[in-house]
Amino acid sequence: MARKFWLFKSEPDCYSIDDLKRHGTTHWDGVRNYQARNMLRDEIKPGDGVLFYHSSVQPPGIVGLAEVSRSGYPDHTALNPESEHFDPKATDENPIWYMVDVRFVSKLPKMLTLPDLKREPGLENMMVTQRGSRLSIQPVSSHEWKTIQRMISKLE
DNA sequence: GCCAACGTTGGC
DNA sequence: GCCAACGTTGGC
Repeated sequence: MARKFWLFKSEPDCYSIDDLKRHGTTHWDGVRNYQARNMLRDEIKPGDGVLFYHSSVQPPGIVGLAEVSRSGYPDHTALNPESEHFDPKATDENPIWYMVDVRFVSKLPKMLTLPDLKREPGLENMMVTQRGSRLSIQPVSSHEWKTIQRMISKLE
């Protein structure tokens, strides 16, 4: 199957590109939205490319690249009452929530900001440039991926 | 901090 | 199954 591409949002106060760089690999846990869950469980595969996006900062934008290293498996934080992501409806038999693992690839020399993306021809239909787009895991088309790689190669 | 957009919940 | 009320996300 062909390699696919995704955009993963994270609030840097919660988990930043520097955290991923330091750890090398992480579980992408805590996603509690069914649309995103379905992608994590069914569609996101090892080798897929990930745009690491910082949200809820001024400006928001893409700060790095990562790669999926493990496909979907149950998000155990949903089973842990101590976790802030605990979900009392989740059980071993029906974990409800899923996560993948991602591996650090690179940190961009500087952020590709959301205004940069909105200005870029070819990204008009990209999900993250649409107003009100709150999904924390978003599919990225191969054309959008190529456009962004070209933007990255021109940074600095 | 505001608030628009969106998802979820629950009464009917 | 509809939809109002509520909660959350996230850009600004």
